[in-house]
Amino acid sequence: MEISLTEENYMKAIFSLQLNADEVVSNSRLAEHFNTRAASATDMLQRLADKKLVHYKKYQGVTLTTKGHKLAVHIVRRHRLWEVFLYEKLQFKWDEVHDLAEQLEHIQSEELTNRLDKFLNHPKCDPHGDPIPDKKGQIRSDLAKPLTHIIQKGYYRITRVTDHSKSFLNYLTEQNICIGDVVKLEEINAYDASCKLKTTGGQIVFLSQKAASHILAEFKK
Amino acid sequence: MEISLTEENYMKAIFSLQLNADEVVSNSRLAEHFNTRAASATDMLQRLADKKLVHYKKYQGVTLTTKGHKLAVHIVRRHRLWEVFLYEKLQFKWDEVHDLAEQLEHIQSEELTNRLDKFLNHPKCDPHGDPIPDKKGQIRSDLAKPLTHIIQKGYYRITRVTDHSKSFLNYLTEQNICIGDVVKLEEINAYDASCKLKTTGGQIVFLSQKAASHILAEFKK
DNA sequence: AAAAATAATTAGACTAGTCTAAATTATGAG
DNA sequence: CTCATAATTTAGACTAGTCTAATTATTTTT
Repeated sequence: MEISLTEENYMKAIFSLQLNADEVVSNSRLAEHFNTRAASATDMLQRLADKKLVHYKKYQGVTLTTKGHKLAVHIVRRHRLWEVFLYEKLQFKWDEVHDLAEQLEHIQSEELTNRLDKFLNHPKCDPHGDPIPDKKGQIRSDLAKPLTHIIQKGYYRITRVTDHSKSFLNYLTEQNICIGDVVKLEEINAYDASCKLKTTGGQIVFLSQKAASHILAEFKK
Repeated sequence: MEISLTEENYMKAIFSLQLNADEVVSNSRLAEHFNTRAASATDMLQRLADKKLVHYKKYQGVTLTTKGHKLAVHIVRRHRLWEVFLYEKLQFKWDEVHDLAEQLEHIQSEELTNRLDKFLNHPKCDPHGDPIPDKKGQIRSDLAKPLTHIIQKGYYRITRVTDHSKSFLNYLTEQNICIGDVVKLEEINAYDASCKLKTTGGQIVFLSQKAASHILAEFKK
């Protein structure tokens, strides 16, 4: 079946807007995500429902069907593999890879995807720490938690960021915070959920609730 | 200015259908090339003329403007660089790279193209021996001639093929003929322009006029 | 040079995807 | 529970790109 570029983008958006699988995604969130009108989103959701990619009932929002979930995961796999390629092989910065990968991900070839995966040595994560689904669509479970959810001070390894905007990534780069770094969480402010940490380089950095919520880390044994 | 995917494809087609620059390309050749209707080609040529990419007069066919030529060469550059990537890095066969490159070439990013070029070590030719335009759009002149134009027997280096169809490329692979090989041209048949040659491996191969006309070679000093 | 054949163009319709504006349904505050 | 508001859907229009059918221009033939 033919899946258009726009349809693929909707599928990916539904997948990434639902925090847990089976969560219903509303029309308005999709419209907002694409900077488009609710009427256009309705149109597309009906189209996707016709193709059995989403469960859709009028006024009730959508969830992915099994088939739709599979498709979305494949698109995500392509996106993240291309990000690794752009980052590791072409030396793009982590804040530059997203837009190009957004275009490369739409080349629908299993063969290309699998060969790229092999060429890159089957990477586990993209430059933002997002896990890359394998050939079968399996996604490695991620144990990392947002800094805002950590209650105990100590050493943590930063493994992932969940905001891919240039401004956020540039901010982290300026603060000398990178994926893989081990940082010391020195203070957790109970009042506003901000925190203070010591980076690999030894600098002290204060993070707002907003920033901290987009940085995922796991306890360093 | 926005150039759509379809427009890019037309520009590339016009460029490659004209054997010498400034040669007029007819509506019908374009329509045939895209397996579409003449009416659609007319439509597109008018659109391209509006964008000053082609010189177009009703019933007279088209040629590229300076601006259009520049654009076409850039698309060709992207296409050929991606072919090298697919062939050298992802180990695709030379008959498999064309269709994927056709999609990859439409990603419009100077930065991506130039980084890819650097990553591949500024290749001079794609897997079919077609020269790759440089950053400025300069194309290295190609001294090679079709086997059908060679009048003197002797040793020649095969540098390029001008038919990229799977069937032709597979045929050459079966006959053990590759880009870069030095072959001995043993007989040139004046009657039907067919020829006989000895390959690198020592086999004797007979080539029809049609096949020989798509194989380019240069004299081996 | 006129008639016949071929090639190119126009006119009008269709699809995917988008929009605005109007109508409908859901929600939540009192 | 009902009314106001917010969210969603429908209706109808628009663009890019495509098509068929009809028309017009060019070229070839006689």
